[in-house]
Order: sequence, then C-alpha cells, then structure tokens
Amino acid sequence: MANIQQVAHKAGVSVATVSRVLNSNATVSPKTRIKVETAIKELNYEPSMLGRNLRNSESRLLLVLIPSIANPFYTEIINGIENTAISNKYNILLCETDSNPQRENIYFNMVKNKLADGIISMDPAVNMQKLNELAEQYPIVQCSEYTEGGCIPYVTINNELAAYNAVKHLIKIGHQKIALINSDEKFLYARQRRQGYEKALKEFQLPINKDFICHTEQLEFEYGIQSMRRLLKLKERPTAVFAVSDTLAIGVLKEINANGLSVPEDIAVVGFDKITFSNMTNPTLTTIAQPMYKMGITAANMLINSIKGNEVESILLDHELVIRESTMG
Amino acid sequence: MANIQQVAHKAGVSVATVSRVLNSNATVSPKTRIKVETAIKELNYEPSMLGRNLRNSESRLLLVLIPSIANPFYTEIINGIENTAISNKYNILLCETDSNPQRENIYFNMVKNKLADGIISMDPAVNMQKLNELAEQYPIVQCSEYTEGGCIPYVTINNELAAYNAVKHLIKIGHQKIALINSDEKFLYARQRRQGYEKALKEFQLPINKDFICHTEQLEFEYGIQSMRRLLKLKERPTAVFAVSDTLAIGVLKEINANGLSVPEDIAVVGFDKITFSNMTNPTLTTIAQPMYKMGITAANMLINSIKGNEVESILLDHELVIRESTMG
DNA sequence: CTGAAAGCGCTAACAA
DNA sequence: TTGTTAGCGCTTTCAG
Repeated sequence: MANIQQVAHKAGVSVATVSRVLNSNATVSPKTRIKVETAIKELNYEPSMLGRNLRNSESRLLLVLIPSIANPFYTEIINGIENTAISNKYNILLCETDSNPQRENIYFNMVKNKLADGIISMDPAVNMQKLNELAEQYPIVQCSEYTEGGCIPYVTINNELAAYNAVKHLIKIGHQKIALINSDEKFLYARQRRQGYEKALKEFQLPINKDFICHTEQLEFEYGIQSMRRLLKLKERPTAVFAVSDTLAIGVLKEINANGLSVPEDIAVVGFDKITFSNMTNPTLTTIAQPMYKMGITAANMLINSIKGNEVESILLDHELVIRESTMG
Repeated sequence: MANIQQVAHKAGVSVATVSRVLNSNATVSPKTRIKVETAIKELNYEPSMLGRNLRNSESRLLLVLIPSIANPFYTEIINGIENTAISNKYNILLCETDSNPQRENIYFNMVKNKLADGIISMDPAVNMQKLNELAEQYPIVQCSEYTEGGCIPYVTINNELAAYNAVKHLIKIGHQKIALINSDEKFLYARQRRQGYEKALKEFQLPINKDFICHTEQLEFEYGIQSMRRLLKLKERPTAVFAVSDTLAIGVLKEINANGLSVPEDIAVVGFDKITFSNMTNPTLTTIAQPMYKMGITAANMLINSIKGNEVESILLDHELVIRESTMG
C-alpha cells in the first residue's frame, strides 16, 4: 500500500502539499492539486487513519455499550446513533458487554488507549463506579439507562409517566385488578415504572395488591411465563397485566393461551418498548413506544458535543402509548 | 494522559525498557521491572494503541459486516466471533451495512486505511466485485453467505441438504402437498434450498407444483403473511409449508391462525434458523438449526489465520432439524 | 503557494 | 540487562 511519501514523490511535491490536498486545504494551486490527485489515483493511495489519528490524537470511533445485541430493544437506537455518527464522520463500535465486568474493561481501556473517542452506555448493569471514574477524563453519555445523582449526562424517557399512562389506559377500559410484572428493582427504571403503576392506581382509588406485583431477574420471555403462571394461581386473578418489557409480555400472552384463556377477553396485556415482534404476536401487543431512533440521535449528538469539549445537558424524551389488540376488547 | 516517556523518566529508565515491561519481554531484571511497574501505576499510565498500531501496522480490529443487527439470526454467530476474537486479543467492530453500497464503502475503506485488519462478511447482498477486489489485498472471510466460484474462503452449512431434510421430515409425517416459501433466488442459499426441496419431492415421487412455490423479496414476517395468504387461496391447498426463514414462518403461522385454521392439524410449518423467537410462538416452530456459535468461531479463526498469512480453506458445518409443535400432529 | 522539519507514542534493531 | 535511535504515516508550524 502506497504511503504519503510515495504520492509526494510521484507528484513531484512535498508530503506537506499532499496532506494539504488530502484535507482540502485551500492554499494549494489548482495545478499542483491536479498533479497530486493524479498521483493519488495512479498509486491507488488511501491515507492511513492510524498515522492521522496518532498525529491528531483522535480515533473518530465511538463505543456503544449494550448488554446484548440479541435484545431487539436496541436496534432502532443504534440506527439513530449510527446515522448521526456517520454524518459527523465518526464510526461506531458496537460492544456487547454481556454485563460482564471483564468485557466492560476491554472497552473502557479502548478509550483510555485512545482507540476510541467516547462511550455511549446502554448497559443497565454497567459498573457505575468505573463509569463515573472514566467520565471524569473522557466523554461519556448514558442512553436509556442511567443512575440518579451521577454526573454523566443521559438521554431517556420519563419512565414513571410512561408506566402511569399504561396503567391508566387499562383502568380507563374498565380494569380494576391490574398486575405488574416488573424487573429487578435494583434498576432505576424498574423503580420508576413501579412508581408510575402505583400512582395510577392511587389516583383512581384502587388498592395496591402485593400479590399482583411480580419481579423477574431478567427480561427474557420465560420469566414472563413464570410470572403469569404464578398470577394465574391466585384465588383472585388479575384481569389485566402490565409487563415492563415486550419480551415479558409475550411470555405472558403465551401462558394465558396455554391455560385456555384469551387476550384481551379474559386478561388484557400491555408491554413496553414496541419491539418489532410485538406486532407479530397473536393478538398484537399494546405497548409503550419509546422514541428509540430519536434517542439514538440525541445520545450521539450529546457525545459528539462532549468530545468537542462542550458542556452537555441531560434530556428527557416523550413516549407514546400504542394501543393494539391485546387491550382492545 | 501520561505517555511512555513520562513513565520512563519517572522510573529512571529508557522508553525501550518501559516498552519491554509493557510487552512482558523477559530480558528485564526484576528490580527495573518493579520500578517501571510502580511508575506506571503512579502515573495511571495506559499505553496508546494508536502509537503501537502505527508502529506494528496492525489495528487488532476485525470488521463484521451484517445487513442489519435487527436480524436475530446473526446473534449467536457474532457471539462466536466475538469470543474467538477476544481470546486472540482482537476486538470486533459490528458494521451494519443495510446492504447499502455507501455504508459498505466506509467499512471497506477502514481496512484499506489500516484501521481494521480484516473482514468477516455476512451480508448476502454485499457488492461481490468490490469484495473480491479487496480480498486480493486484505484478509476476508465470508460467513454463512457466499458466492460460488469466488476466491474468498467461506464457512457455511449445506443448504441443499438442510432443505432436503426439512422437506423429507414433512413427507415422512404424511404430507404430500408441501409448499415452499423461498426468498429471492438471486441469493445462492435460496437456489440451494430450492434444490433440496425439489430433491426430496422427487425422491418420494411427489410432483413439483409451481403454485406451491413462493418467492419473497425480503425475509420479514409480513412477507410470510402475504405468501401464506396466496397459498390459502389456491383451490388445492398445501398441507405443509417449508419457509426458508423463521421470520417468514412466523408470518405463515399468524396468517393460518387468522384464517381460523390451526397448526399443525390443518397445516404443518417448518422454518429455518432456530432464532430465539421460534420458541416463543404458539405453537413452537419446527426449524433447521444452524450451528451459529460454531460458525462464528470458525469464521473468526479462519480470518485470524488469514491475517497471520496462512492459507485458509472453506468449511461446511453440520445442521440439525429441531422438531417442535408446528409439525407434531 | 510550497517545502523542510518536528513530533504524535510506540517498538525493535543495534550497541553497549 | 539496558539505552540509543530510527521510523511507522501523518499534520502542522515556520520559513521562504
């Protein structure tokens, strides 16, 4: 592979001039510019990012930390991040952490090592202490997941309000016995969604029944099945279920069907996230849509701003309740 | 951020010695080693990959090209690639191409620019001409998707045999009127799977009915619905459907249900890929499991070998028919 | 408008 | 065992 020296030699100019052409610097005469461009083409030259980045001490690479690419929730967000990054001449590195500290460390080191310019973290189980430490020296943004009181800027939705809207919808269509299938409340969003759930019940003077609240370790659909199984065994069954993720809700749907009951006639179901598959179930799933694409764009812009050295503020985006068959009696 | 010089200064040694410690070179006395290690800790030093890579002209980054991360099919493969890469001290860059030539170009340039050491392509719609061109100069491996007669090594399954097994299974449980929902036959795997389908029918002296063969532009579940809708309008309906992807098959399931028919009593369904969701449908989906994880490992090993300058051979892996509710009458 | 030269952080050949 | 030094490919002053 040709390097800048060979191009300079072939064009009969100095490397500085080639560099100027490469960076479309105005102070090059048309004649020399053409000479250089010809040489570049003839040698099939491509500038080495490594050299350029070392000199500029930047990599133009953004790290995106997700627990697992298997989770369809992240798809649209990543699209937003990617498009924003590319239009700002950045590329993104998708990093699957499996919420594994060792994996995380590899990626944290990449920014310490100047191999990446910043991080967008979407891992709810990220080691916050390390992340905060890193954030003191390097540009970091949290997307969707965040921790209260941290100093890292974030973009997310109002989880409490979203849950409140979901439960209120169920109440309005006549439900009084509404179960909540929540994830582990070590996650902030889980605590916030529970608050929204309780707020809606209180507002309509409905009792908060502890038996109706489930907690799951993970969001996979098997956990939805388990929780629903428990709920169906209750003397007094709920007539509606709000699950904090679509994958859980799909498990709920499956278990209800398996017991010969039907949705929404016997039990109405609301999910959260509006993943692609939420439209493929039978019945289709009522769910809370997060503005994923916009969230991705926002996170990327925040990070790029932060890399530029600007102060960035956290942002709350709006959600939307998407009413589909699973609550349309 | 401290650099190697500052460490050397603080430890009272030369940069070469620091480099030796960094690369665990044996020829350093325990005393100096300790001095250097102390200095590294005190300065909180992290070596710059940029400097190292420029010097070694390698980036230890592998590009993984996929059309879309939304496709669950790639999840396990990527896991395999990632684990293999990490244990060989490589990192992977997940690149979503959207089968868009412009996006592709960005990533092709990254390897030309020395920002990445090689490519694993899983994009069936990749620009093969460009990929072949690139392959002359840089290490490239195709995974799952490939083209006949190319010079790029690949790892994949025997698609013809897999389709043959799927259809034979349907025949053995008593079906004679078996439909095929195939993707566009511009893809090699689509042509191969059709051959397997026809081979099984021929072997059991069943006629090949053109009306039973559908082609879809894409693999999204909506296309499965459309195709099934067409099949259900036939005077003589098929009693079984083999769809070349699980997402298509899920669409098929949905459309059959929507018409008040049931699976597998009225129509049996077989998918392909064993994606996570194939176990979440009602009924669960019989499908062909590809050894995704192993495929990922194999592809990564092939690429790393190729980077080392070794010749690598293409590999065919075994598949497995997973029989579940959608064909268990 | 162009060239010479320093230097980004690191490794490795060579010398001591 | 350790130090000196050249150089990886590029950008950017500073002179001219």
